[in-house]
Amino acid sequence: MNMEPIKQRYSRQRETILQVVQSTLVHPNADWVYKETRKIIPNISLGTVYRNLNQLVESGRILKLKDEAMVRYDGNTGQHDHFRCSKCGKWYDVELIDQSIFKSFAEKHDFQIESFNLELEGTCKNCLDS
Amino acid sequence: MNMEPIKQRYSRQRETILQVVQSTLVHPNADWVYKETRKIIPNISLGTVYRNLNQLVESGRILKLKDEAMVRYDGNTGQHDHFRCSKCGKWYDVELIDQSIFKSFAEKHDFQIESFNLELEGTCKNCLDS
DNA sequence: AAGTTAATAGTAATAGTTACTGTTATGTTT
DNA sequence: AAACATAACAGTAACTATTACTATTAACTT
Repeated sequence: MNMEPIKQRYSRQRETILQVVQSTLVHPNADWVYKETRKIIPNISLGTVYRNLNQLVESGRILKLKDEAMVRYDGNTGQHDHFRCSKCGKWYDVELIDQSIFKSFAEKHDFQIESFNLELEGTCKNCLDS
Repeated sequence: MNMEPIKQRYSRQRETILQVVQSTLVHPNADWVYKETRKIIPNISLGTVYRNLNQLVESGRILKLKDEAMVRYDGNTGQHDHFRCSKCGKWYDVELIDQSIFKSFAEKHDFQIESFNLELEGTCKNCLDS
């Protein structure tokens, strides 16, 4: 059983993709990165962009926003936030102590806030115990 | 030009979908709602489920989590949160005053927190001014 | 220089969601 | 109560974001 760590080779494609993501503040999606990278490497393929973005996320060199692509619904329209257990995938409703801190914080930034979406992720009690 | 408000008619399908979503705490996705609703209305179509879920969200009777399906990336791996302008769609990096409040808050709930994802949505300075 | 295999380009497949089309049924008007 | 207008439907096709597959290319090792 070969337990050597998988070697990561250099590739111009990955290096360019990293530079593209690091060079902007627009929080791009994969397609934006693809189009920008094609300006430098015209025949790069979309699959390569996705593969490398995922690798760069895994190696901690870039961040990924929105882990779950799927939309989810909640019949409870009262004010609350969400916690998702990364082990069992369950969603929990949680109550944030005081949302007013966001309001004052937003005013400082000159934003007019319409909604908060606080999602915490981690391990729930059940999964910690077992 | 007809400016009458669009009338919403009653349908057993929509009513059942609403009950299904309101009857659970699992924060279901569309497919779960579809399967559950089919136990009551066996020949309901998936399109009907999606259409009604969206309508129920619009009329404020249920909540939608994760507005944007698309994944986005960020070359800035430093600690920060995000604000999205619903008018122009732009994402802004923002600094939350003190994330430690989430930690203490999470301890109360017996969760082991691995990551925070705070996303604020609203209107940005630019769009407010113009 | 030869060999190994990670990474690639290009394409096919998958999953979640929306759009389309002809039919059904709700609410309204005679 | 019958006729009407159209919201909503079931069923299916289309679309979009993402992943998987395959034969080829090119980094690194020996």
